[in-house]
Amino acid sequence: MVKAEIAATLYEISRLLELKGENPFRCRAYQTAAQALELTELSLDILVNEKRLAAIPGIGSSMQEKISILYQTGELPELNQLRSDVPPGLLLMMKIPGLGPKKIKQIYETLGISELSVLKEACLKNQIAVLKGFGEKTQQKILQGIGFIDQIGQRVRIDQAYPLGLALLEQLRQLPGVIRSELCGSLRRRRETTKDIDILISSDNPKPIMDAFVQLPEVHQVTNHGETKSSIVALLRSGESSIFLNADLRVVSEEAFPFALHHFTGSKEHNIRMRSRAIEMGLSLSEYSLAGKSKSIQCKTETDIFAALGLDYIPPELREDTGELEAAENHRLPRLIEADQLCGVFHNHTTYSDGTHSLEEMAEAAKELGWEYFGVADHSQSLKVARGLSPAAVKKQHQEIDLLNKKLKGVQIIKGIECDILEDGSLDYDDDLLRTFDYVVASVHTHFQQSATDMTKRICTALRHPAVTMLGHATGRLLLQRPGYAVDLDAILLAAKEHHKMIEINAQPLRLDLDWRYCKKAKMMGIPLVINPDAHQKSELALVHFGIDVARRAWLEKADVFNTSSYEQVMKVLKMRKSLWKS
DNA sequence: GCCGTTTTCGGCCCGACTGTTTTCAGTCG
Repeated sequence: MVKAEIAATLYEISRLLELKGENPFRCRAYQTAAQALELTELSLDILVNEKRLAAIPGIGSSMQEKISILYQTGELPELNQLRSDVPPGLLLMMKIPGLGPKKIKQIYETLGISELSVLKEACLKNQIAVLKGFGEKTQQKILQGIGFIDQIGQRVRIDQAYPLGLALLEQLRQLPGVIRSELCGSLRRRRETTKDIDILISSDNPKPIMDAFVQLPEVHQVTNHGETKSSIVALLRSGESSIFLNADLRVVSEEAFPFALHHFTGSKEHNIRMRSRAIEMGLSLSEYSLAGKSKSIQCKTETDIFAALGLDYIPPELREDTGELEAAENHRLPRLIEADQLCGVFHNHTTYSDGTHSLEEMAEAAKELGWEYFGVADHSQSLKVARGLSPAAVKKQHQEIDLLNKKLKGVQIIKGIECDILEDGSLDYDDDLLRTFDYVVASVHTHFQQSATDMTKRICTALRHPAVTMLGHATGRLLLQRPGYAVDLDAILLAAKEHHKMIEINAQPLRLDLDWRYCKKAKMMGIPLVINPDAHQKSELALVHFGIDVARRAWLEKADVFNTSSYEQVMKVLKMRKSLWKS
């Protein structure tokens, strides 16, 4: 087993122990060990062979033993025992918001329910509300939760699906007879979630490629094994859970490759528009060719296909039928932002609040990514769970930043704060303290259950405050886990426009918030966007790539994104904003 | 299960919130 698989296994043990009602601290020990394992940079081989695992904080002698066994054998007897003790349906119930191990255990032990569908029935029959400690509202919440799980179906986040897709693709690329190969579908369009992996290959000899595909190590189940198309279910052990994801491989001739690439990249809506356009021009576009009445038009690349239809090349991210054909026809497609145009980031955490790396470590890591500045925005005082900064801690951090900025070469730290928007829309510090920051990221972390009216009012109130520079994760959504809080985003955009605020694209793949659809609206309204990794450790700075994907899907160009500006430009803007507040 | 200048037992992050109770358990972050 590799590190990530072992970590996933430890998380699973923790969950199973929780469901059995084990000592919560023992359960947490497995989580701590899993995290420690994920974080360590040393190779597992060395750690196991030299018995150095127990030297890692959070891993003791017992964990060292278990991890070593998992590493060497891929199995753990006690895990098998746990799995047979706890029905798998209970793990799924853990995904229902508001349901934790205790309540699930109670439902299981009193009613014998271990399947979501049965739980749903029980709710509808009012069997849950009458349980001790439960009630009408809890029952209602469980029903809603089951609805949400049904609704998200089997989709998987891009940060989980993309590496798996790449891993499959890389292995296939090695095979003899493969001419061209690409990931297609929503992964190529960089959608935030995906329901399957589409791989396209051109070759004159498909059979051995198909045979190799269904035998890849990631394959959990083969659902289709044909000459031109095969489908598998891939097993992805990622973070806290095992995820199953369908993957399709299609092998076509080299001549058909560009057409198939375009077709399987989609979106369906984009393809429909492209085909009708071809028909209007007396042509016929399919996944194999672009044909006229007498003969077909030769195309070697997608660019050739677009050109044959009188269009500029449309990047995959834009293929959603949201006006890209019209823009391509009139040579008005945006020059999309590129990752290397970022000069720094503004929303990050350090050991001052809930980050795992120090100010200096984070700034150095930012420098290694080629950035000129690192904006620190730790949590503000009321967010106790994340060790929000007291005014004294803010002062201390600012002193350290001043010292570091003298010492650091090639990167500068900018003083920011992720300031909580309190229940009534006021900010979490007084104005005197707020004036000491170069910028303020205002975010909602509490009272998610407010009505849309109240939440909208709350955020608009915060946006009116002159200290606020940008709005952090605008909806609080956690992809496939929790919908955003109820809020009128159009009203928020209007308020941002009116008060000259920026809006963050939170690049955490779990958030990707603001959603690209609204980013596009924001751009049209002239609201600057900021791509932020919301990094809690060094490695998370690189998450900006997912934010770049969102920005590209939103048609954003370099000029639309504030952190493509140099350090000098950024400081000039921030200073000007502050001077306007003071006057 | 981990950890230790209070060192092999007895804590471990804990306050806010919700929905259930009538003082609190469970969940969340």
